[in-house]
This record gives sequence, structure tokens and C-alpha cells, in this order.
Amino acid sequence: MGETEQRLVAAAERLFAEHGVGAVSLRTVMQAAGTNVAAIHYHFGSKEGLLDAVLRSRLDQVAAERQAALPAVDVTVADLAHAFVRPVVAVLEAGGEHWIRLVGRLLATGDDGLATLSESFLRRNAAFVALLERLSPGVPRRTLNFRLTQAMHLTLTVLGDIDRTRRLQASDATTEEVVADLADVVTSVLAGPPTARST
Amino acid sequence: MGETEQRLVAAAERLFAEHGVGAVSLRTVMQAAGTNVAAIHYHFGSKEGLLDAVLRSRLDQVAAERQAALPAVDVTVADLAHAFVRPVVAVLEAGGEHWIRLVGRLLATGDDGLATLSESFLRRNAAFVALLERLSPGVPRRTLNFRLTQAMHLTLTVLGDIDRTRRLQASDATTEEVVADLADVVTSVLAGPPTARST
DNA sequence: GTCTATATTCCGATAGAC
DNA sequence: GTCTATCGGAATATAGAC
Repeated sequence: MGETEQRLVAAAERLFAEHGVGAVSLRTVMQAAGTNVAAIHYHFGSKEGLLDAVLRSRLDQVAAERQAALPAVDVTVADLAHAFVRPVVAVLEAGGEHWIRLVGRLLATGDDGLATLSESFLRRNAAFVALLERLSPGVPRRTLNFRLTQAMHLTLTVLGDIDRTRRLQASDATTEEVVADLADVVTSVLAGPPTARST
Repeated sequence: MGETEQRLVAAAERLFAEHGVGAVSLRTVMQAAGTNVAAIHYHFGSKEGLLDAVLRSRLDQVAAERQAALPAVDVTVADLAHAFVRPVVAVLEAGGEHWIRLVGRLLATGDDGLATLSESFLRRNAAFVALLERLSPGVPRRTLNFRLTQAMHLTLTVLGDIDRTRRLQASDATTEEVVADLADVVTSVLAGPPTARST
């Protein structure tokens, strides 16, 4: 990938994440990348092609992280929750906050490029559901899918904009503290309510 | 409020919720409402004015429901979770699904009209945090704020598009079943992870 | 108060020089 | 591969008749 393409993808990643895909014009992207409109069409064909390139740019990274985290999972729900959150944190630490925010945004709004996303994400969910199922005897598959979906949504939303999370918390928590809170909440969601556990 | 204004607000509520504020043009709204572009500018001044009118249209209803639900809360976390979810369900049953979806969308993306929203929502949060604090000795205020914020976000996202939730669940669950799953997850989030509870 | 018509700006996409 | 210039269309917003 040429240097111009990289600059365009980086600028689009940030702008799409901050303002939404529909609200960002190609002219804004090209200005931020220091090129012109024609370059975008030459390299990516269209606005949707640019979005696909942005999404694809870190999918491999996420897949590798998830693959590395999954085999270590064995016993408790907390372990499963950490294996679920940790790869996303790794992407965050690799400078992927804008990408996470964008993916979370697309997932929340159900707008565009969802076919590209589900291609790599939902396959991982199957593995997680299988592990979660062994830890949750008697809980319907429907409920487990629900819990995992909400956990994923939560993780992307929180890690995609940590400053916003801090603002909503009304705190000056460190990133590690926010991640700890997030891991706790994901653990809670995956484990189910306390009444069901004490039965 | 005249009949034309009501039709415009209803059409905008549905379209903004389904496609996002930025992706819906005033022309689309006026066509759905059976009027013309000028009427929107006459009644609401601008696109943002229309959005404000849409948000304000059900805020009173939500406030009344929350007010009615709060005093009944006393003991368990599950009770608190139900008091948290029930008013939103009431709005849903009153035909407010599109409104819920729109608010959840704005909250998730952090786009526009957040000042209008926080004005009525965040004040309620304070009352809930106070109740939650008594139920959670030793848990930092920051973590409680985090849990409540995520619970609210979850509730709006799920109830704002139940069909989408069903699709993500890969199930044909009834609305009551989805609400039950949601109440369980909210209870889990507010209660915190099981490890902290067994300490 | 509601309409038609229009002013103005900006969008995505393309053509063609270099 | 990267630029300038421009096309066709759609957006918000306004003007003015009724």
C-alpha cells in the first residue's frame, strides 16, 4: 500500500469514527490527508470502497489477537470475560481507538459495511458461545447469545471512546481503571444475574 | 401544536431513528409527512430545531414514568434494575420505540442534542446512584457511575430495536422474553461481578 | 400557514492534462 | 499516480404568491 493510501485510510478512520460515515464528506477526508478528491476514487473507487479499506486495515490484527487469547480460556467466567476484552485492549494500545469506535458505531447503528464485519466477528462468537454454554448449564442459547452480544457492544463502545466514558463516569480514572471496570461489567453480563446463580 | 407539526415530528422521529439524523434529509421528512420543505423551516427553524422538537416530545412522558417507578424501590438490586428498565418499557408500549432508538443512537454516537438529553436524564441518574450506593458498600463512586451508564446505554439499545436484538440472538423470542433477558443483564451489571460478591 | 419557485452551497464522481 | 477542472445532482435555506 502506497503512502498516499495509508494517509487516506488513517484520516478516514479518524473522521469516520468521530463524526460518522454519513456525516463525513470525501472532501473533508482528502483535505485531512493532504491530497485531492480524485486520489480517493483512484485508489478505492468510491466512498464505500474507502470504508471497506478502513475496516479491513485492522481486521487481521484483531483476528490474530483473538486467536492468541482463546486457547488460554478454560475455567471461570471471569477468565472468559478477560479473554473477550483483552484483544480489544490490545488493538487500543496499538493505536486503534478510532477503529474500535468506528466498528462500535457501525454495530450500534446497523448502517453500512456490516457484511464485511460479521464475516470475521460472528465466527468468533460461535467459539465463545460454546465456551459460555459449558459454564452456564440450563441457560437457553437465546439468553447466552443475548449476553455475548451485549458484552461485545459494551466493550466496543467503552474502549472506542475512553475519554467519553470518563466524562460519563464523572471521574478522572486511568485507562487501566476503566478497563478494570469494563472487565467487571463484562464478567457480570456473561455470568448472569445473582438470583440465577444462588439457585 | 398544529396537526402539520405533529405529522412532521412523527415522521422525523421514525426516520431519524431508522437512518440516523445525519443521513436523513429534510426533503425525506417532508415527503413522509405529506408537506413541503418550507413548512419545516417555518415551524422549527432548522433541522436541529426539528430534532429538538422530536426529543422534547416524549421527555415529559419518560420523566413521569421514572417518577412513578422510583418511590417503589427499596431493597434488592433486582428491584432497582426493574425500576430502571420498566419506565423505558412503558415508553415502548406507548408507541415510543422509534424515540428510544433515536435517543440510544444519539447517546452511542455522541453526536447532537446531547445537552437537551442530559438535562433530563442525568438528574435521574443521581437518584439511582444514591440507591445503588447503599446496596454496594465499598464500591467506588466511579465504578457505580460506570455500571449505571452502561445499564442505561444497554437498555436504550435493546428496547430501541427489539427486532434487531432478536436477529442478533438468532431467536424468535417474544418481547416479554427479550425484556426478561434485558432485566437480567441490567441486574447483573448493577450488582457487579460474582467474584466481588463472594468476597 | 401553506404552497411553488429559486438561490446557494456542497456532495460524489469523472475527464483529461501531466 | 497525482493533479485541476468540472459535471450532474441533491442538500439546506429563503423569497414571495396565495
